[in-house]
Order: sequence, then structure tokens, then C-alpha cells
Amino acid sequence: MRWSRFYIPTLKEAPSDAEVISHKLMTRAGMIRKLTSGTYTYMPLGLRSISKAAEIVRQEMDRAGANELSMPMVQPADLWQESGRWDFYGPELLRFKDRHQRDYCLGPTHEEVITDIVRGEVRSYRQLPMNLYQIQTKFRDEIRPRFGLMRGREFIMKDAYSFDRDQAGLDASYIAMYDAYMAIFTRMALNFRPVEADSGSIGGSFSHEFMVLAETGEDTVVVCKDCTYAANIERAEVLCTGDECDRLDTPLEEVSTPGKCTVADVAAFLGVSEAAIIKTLLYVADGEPVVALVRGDRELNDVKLKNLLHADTLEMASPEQVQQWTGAPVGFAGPVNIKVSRIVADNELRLATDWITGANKGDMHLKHVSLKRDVKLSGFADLRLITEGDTCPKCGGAIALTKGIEVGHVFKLGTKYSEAMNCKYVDEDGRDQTMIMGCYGIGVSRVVASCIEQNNDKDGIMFPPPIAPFEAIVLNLDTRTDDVCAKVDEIYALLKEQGVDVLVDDREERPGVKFKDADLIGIPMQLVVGGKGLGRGIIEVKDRRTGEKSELPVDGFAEAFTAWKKTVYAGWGIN
RNA sequence: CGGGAUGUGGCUCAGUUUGGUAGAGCGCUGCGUUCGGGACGCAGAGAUCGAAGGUUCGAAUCCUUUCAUCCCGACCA
Repeated sequence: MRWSRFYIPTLKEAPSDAEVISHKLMTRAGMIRKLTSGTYTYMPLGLRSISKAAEIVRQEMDRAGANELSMPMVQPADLWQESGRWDFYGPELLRFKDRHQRDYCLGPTHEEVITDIVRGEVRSYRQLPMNLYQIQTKFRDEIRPRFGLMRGREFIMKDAYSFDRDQAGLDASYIAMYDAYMAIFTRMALNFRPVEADSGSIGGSFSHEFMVLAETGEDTVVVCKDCTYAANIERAEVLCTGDECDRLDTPLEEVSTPGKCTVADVAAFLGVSEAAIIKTLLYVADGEPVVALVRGDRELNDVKLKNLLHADTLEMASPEQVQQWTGAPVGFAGPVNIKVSRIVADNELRLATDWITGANKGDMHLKHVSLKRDVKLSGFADLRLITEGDTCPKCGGAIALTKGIEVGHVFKLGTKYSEAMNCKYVDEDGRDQTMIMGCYGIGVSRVVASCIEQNNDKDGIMFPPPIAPFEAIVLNLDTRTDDVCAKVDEIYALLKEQGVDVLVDDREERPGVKFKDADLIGIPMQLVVGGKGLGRGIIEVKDRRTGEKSELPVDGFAEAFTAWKKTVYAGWGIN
């Protein structure tokens, strides 16, 4: 491919609305252009990268025994009504009517459609297991799209759905997908981790997210330094060890704390540590009020609370509700004599007594609170977010918190859809059985963006070869000199022959422009062909990742290049 | 949906406070000089200043309405 015939509109400056590095660099590299909020055109260079990622996904899915198909993006409402999600999905589902006033939506995911297909076609246990997937554009009307391709409204996703006879079959399908995902992200040379994730209200024993580790990730990942444990922070269990302690003889005492409505304010005002205070949080779970208690210096993990309550929805109480239930403005809630019957406390609060809490009166707090003596607790549970100071729930070792970008998710659906939509097969005994499903997603466009988040420097992108738009770029530094052009053509032909995906910068630009652009678009191997080098019988090459330059002899270039290429790939951990 | 901000040439922005002929840099076109890390000179093209309404002799600038985009928050199989 010749640059002069390939449209790569690079920019010196990024548009002002680009916030994260991948968005800025993909725009500057001419890979994407924004059409409207959360939707992007994939320009030729960007599409090449996405296509390469998609092809790796496709190969590994096929290898794992899945079959590719392609389902419509526009879906009829009645399927969604049948699964019950038409009412539950919320405004993220973009709905519209056709000319006959029939309801439709744009597919944010395809459980309904795939289940409809399978129930209509698959009748016998002999046809199972089955795993069907597609690579397709999805639309989710995100409340706030941001970060370019990282969280767009329109994005490319690979979604796979497995159908099995029984739990053991599902387990096998799940493991096959897990293994395929490991292979996929390893082939892409990404620095990633599979982590245990919350499986939410859908249930299922567990699920795994595949996280690309990068500073700008929106998710926090807990990683054990001593064993293989890794989990999304939403999921990470907090171990609570120590002896129970709740004997207290000191009577309750009200203290005046005017205007001190945060834990930090109260602690400072009373001259105590934040850990001496109980934070009282009011929530509404499926319409019912709930009080959650955690130590003042801790953060509530609302996913844990939601799971504990088996709630479909969980929201923080409004200031009006707080006033109604506590009789005080926000900031002075406490568990003693509160007008809420369901009160759950974090395990850790078992280990101490003599707490400070809000008094359910404006500008007042209580001292010498005993949960056992003064509060009608519903129970203790693991409710708080894990911190760096906690230990690994698996091995008790030290943990670290790191940021990650979710690029894949494997999930056991169970019978949620097959049950609701009557997706059955006939077993050996001629009996109807409900199929057991799994679903498995990969954000293909997000993979490319997260890869850039992970691999960049001040000059631009550093693509790993497997998902780089091109593996090599040949810079013709002297387009007006015949022997230089001839050598460029020769090298281009040679690389093509070796199966290298190569771009030639044949533009009539000054060398500086070509160097800058080559660095910006991040092609892993740069080959510099110019009069000076050729005069000395060499061709200069640069490894974009390390910035390391080498000189390869013109004589015997083919062999020298092959060897150098090997070192570049090895640097990416690829043989 | 709450809070904050911004819309001026393809991109980055000045000009708005105090109304008076629409600007700069980058990019683009042509010519010349240059040519190994985003060159320089000269000449050009390109904007109904987001939109609608209003005030005024006169509006990018003031007022009203509206649309869009971005940031923080809430939300998120």
C-alpha cells in the first residue's frame, strides 16, 4: 500500500473534545473521526486495526468450535417483551417505530434474537452443544458517552452465545470460551488479566472479565501479589478476622456537632479518627428503605449490598427520604432509633464498640454507641470495598489495586432467556428440557482503543504487530531520486513476498514530516530508505516500541531484515 | 436528569467585558528556495461568527428562546 493512495489524514493537534490518550491519538493518527456524540467513523487506518483484531477473534472462536453468523441490528419489540427486558432495560435501549407504528429497538445485545433462532431450529439433544457468534456493530444509548472509542454509543462487539443440555455442558462451554479469550488477548500482545467479576442479578456461579491493565481504566482490579487471585473490586471479598467485641457500659451521650455533616468534619471536630465513627448510608432497594453501616474510613460496595438484598434496583435515598426516615437533614443519620427496619452492618463493625454515629437530629451526633445494645440490626455482612491494606481472600497474601479496561466478559446465563422464551430441546427420553445458555462478549473496537491506552509515548501510538494497521512502514526520504525509489520498490516487493503487511510513505514530503507521522500512527517496524544511507550501503530500521535504531546492510538485506523482525516481535512477546 | 463550560474557515484558538469594515497559527492551492526529525518566502482560496427571534442607525459582541458538544455527578447485561 502506498501512502499517497491511502487516506491517512493525520493532525498536529487533537480536537479539543478529546479527553483520553487513545481518543486523541486515534483522531490525530487519522484512524477515527467523530460523527456525533459517542459515534465514530472508522477511517481506513482505524478500520485496518479493528479488522485485524476481529480476525484474531474470529480465528480463535472458530478454533473453539463456535460458528459465525450475523443477526439483524434492528430488533422487534415483541422479542424483548417476551424476555421481559423491554420494560427493564431502560433508556439505554434505543427504541423507535416503523411506518406501521410497530415498536423496534437497536440491538445492544442479542440474547433475544439468538434464543429465538435456536428455539425455532434446534430440537434434539443431538444438536447440542451449540455456540453461535457474530462480530457486529452494537448500539447502546449511553447516558454519557465518553473517552472516544472506549465508551461510545456505537461500537463493534463480538458476542457469542452457547446452548447446552446441562450444567456440566455449560461449564465446558464456559471453559472453552475462557481459554479462547486467553488465546485471543495473548495473541494481541496485550497486558491483560482475567478477573473474577460480579455476576449480578442474573445469577450464575461466577463470571470473568478480561481486563487490559492501563492507568486510564474505568474499573478497579484487585490483584494478589502472592497467588493468581484477581477480581473486579466490585466482587472482591473482604476477609474479616478478629474477635468480636461489643461490651459497653458507658451510656449513650449526645454531642453537638453544628454543621459537621461529613465523617471527616465530625472526626476533626471531635478530635477522633474516622475509624471511630460509623457511616450510616440510606438506600432504597426495590422501593424499600435500607440502612447500611460501614466504618467511617471505609467505602460501601453497593454491588455487595445489592446482592445481599437480592435487589433489582438500588439507589441512594433522596434528601427528602433521609429527612423523613431520620428526622434530620443529610449528614446526621444514625442507626439508633431510625425509622427503617432493615439495618445491615459491615462485618468489621463487629470487632469494636463505643462508636460515634449521627443522632438523627440536626447538628447532633451520638457517642458511646454499641450496635448490640442500641441498634436493632438485621445482621452483619461483607459490605465494604476492599482496600490496599486488606489481604487476599484466597491466600491471605498482600494485594494491590490497579486500573483496568474491560475488553471481554464471559458469563453463565443459565436459563434466564431459554426459560422466558421457551427454548427447549428433546432429551434421550423424549422429554422437553430447557437449554442452558452462556454469553461471551468482546469489545472489538474497545480492544484497539485500550491497546493504545496501554502502548503510547509522547510521539504517538506504539502498536503491537498483530493489531497494527500495518506491520511495517518504508519511508522513502528522497522521492525525486530514481535509485532511492527503485530501492524502495525493491524492499516493498521483498516484504510483501515475506508476507509482511507493509505501507510505503511515498509522499512528496520532507523527511521530518514522514518521521513524525510514522511515529504517530505507530507502525511497529520503520524502514528508512534515503540517499545518505544507500550511499553507505545501509538501510536504517527503527523499532517503534523501543525507539532503537539499527542499520541493515543493503547487501543481504532480506536475511538481515528477517533477523531484525524477529527481535522486534520478540520484544512484544511474540515468537 | 442535576452542576459547570463551550460553540468564530478543515483543526487549535483570539476577538465578546466597553456594539462600529471578522483575525492569527496550523492545514489547503499556486510559484520559488529548501530537503535525515513536523522548513522558509511570496501570492491565494476558504466563515451568512451553532440556529431562531428581539433591542439598535449598526450585533460575533447586549436580551430571549433553542440546538449541539464537552467536563463533573447520578446511571450502566
